[in-house]
Amino acid sequence: MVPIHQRILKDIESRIISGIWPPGHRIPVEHELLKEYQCSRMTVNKALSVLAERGMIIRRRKLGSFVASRQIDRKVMDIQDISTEAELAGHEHSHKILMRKIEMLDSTTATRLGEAVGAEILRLHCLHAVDGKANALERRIIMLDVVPSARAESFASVPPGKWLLDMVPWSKARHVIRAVSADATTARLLETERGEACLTLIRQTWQDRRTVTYVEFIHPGDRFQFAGDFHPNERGVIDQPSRGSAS
Amino acid sequence: MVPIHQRILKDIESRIISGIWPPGHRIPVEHELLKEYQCSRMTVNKALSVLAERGMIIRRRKLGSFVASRQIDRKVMDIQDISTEAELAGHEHSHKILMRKIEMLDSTTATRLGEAVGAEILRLHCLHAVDGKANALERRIIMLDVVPSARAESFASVPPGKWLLDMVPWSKARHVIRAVSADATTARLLETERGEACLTLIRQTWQDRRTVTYVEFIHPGDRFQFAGDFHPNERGVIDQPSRGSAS
DNA sequence: GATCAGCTTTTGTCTATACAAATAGATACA
DNA sequence: TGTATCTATTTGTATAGACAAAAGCTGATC
Repeated sequence: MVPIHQRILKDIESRIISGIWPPGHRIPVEHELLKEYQCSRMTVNKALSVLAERGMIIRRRKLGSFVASRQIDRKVMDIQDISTEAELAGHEHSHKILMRKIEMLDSTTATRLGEAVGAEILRLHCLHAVDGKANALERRIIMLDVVPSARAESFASVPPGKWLLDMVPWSKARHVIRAVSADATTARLLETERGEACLTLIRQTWQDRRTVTYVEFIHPGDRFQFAGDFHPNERGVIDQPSRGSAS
Repeated sequence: MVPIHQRILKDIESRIISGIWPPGHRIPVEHELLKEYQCSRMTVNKALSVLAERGMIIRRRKLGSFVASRQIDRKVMDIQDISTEAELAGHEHSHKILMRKIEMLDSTTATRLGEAVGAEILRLHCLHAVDGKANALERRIIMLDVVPSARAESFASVPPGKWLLDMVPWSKARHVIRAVSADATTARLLETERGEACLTLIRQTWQDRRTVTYVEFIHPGDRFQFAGDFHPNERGVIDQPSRGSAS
């Protein structure tokens, strides 16, 4: 049985992480939470104190508790779910499909993905904009035999990353981050100069042993960064205490 | 008046930081502490829980509480411990201190760090090379009031990142990854061209609410990338900086 | 010797209550 | 109008006590 205070903590945490409660949102006061969870105030207080200690919420007497403004504690997938990220931060996101093509996997790409030559893939090029300014060029491959439902999807209204995130469970992801200079085409699309430093994120996602999707995001270096906070202890890492050395 | 549980917390914390209680040391049990501080068990428990939440101690029923090893969750820190990483991968790593200077925190930097103007800091510039080729330019600030022992350290034999990892426990780290173009100085030091895309990693590490260190690493984009594998539910950590055998 | 049950220590969780401290907002007053 | 004071709300800290859970230890039993 999960302790109550941890249940409260996880409930609130998930609402923060998912964006249901955006930064600045006022969390129910202790009094309301103890009624909802049928527990004592100290129990609620413990949960909220831990969240405050982690920097996920800010607590102020008389005012209440609020979701902290900084994107604290973001999870793996968030690293490039552009639309969600932008919305969480209160920005407007839009995307445009530049190319959508079904083809067979050629040998070069197949090798890079570690998949079989000739597999059917959906190749997508997509341009993302945040607050009306080009923010990322996305080049994606989706394995159609793993995600057959992608065949019928236009991705006009939901960006591919978000769609996949909702549709397909994954068991492993590999990220590579690089800095590259923009070539002429990229520079034009991203509304920047040729040779400008760009941040590239490459990500391959697997389900079991099969690749689900492979994607490259190219971001203009002057408008984009990756950021994340980490707490060493979060996962309850157990470090074996040395026995018998106590004295 | 400082609350009791914070006094207990600070007392224990300072003994851990100072090294009086080394990793693995058994902390007095709650029963002893409540006698020493003349307070209730819940108060002691609160203090110890916070320390456990911060990862400074490990608590185990029946066994007691122990000072945690300083490298909890290595994966997070590995993102930047160049020397360790290089050695693990079988490469030879060297570093050279370019600048080492004690100064007061100016207002611009203080704002960026969220610290008080005028605090004493150690400013370090350091060039890292892997297999004889320049690999990273490190610009670091160490807060001397948080890490007073840094004052006496030359960092000639042990690189600052590794030294801090061994010496100072931390409770939170923030990473920012950016792409920037090399300016003339950076290009010269990194043996690359001016304007070349570089990968910058900025990391700020906290202990409690105090900054321990702030560091920028600038890597040549043609020789470096971050890569890492992730599994769902794991923490979003980019580990294993690998030298770019760009393919 | 092996196994199981019970004992002991230590931390984990929870309750119910109490008073303190911060502070926004309302009210009284100059 | 501006200012000081009061009040209500919400979090912060602390207490004393209770039982649960983990895990090492002991001893009885087969």
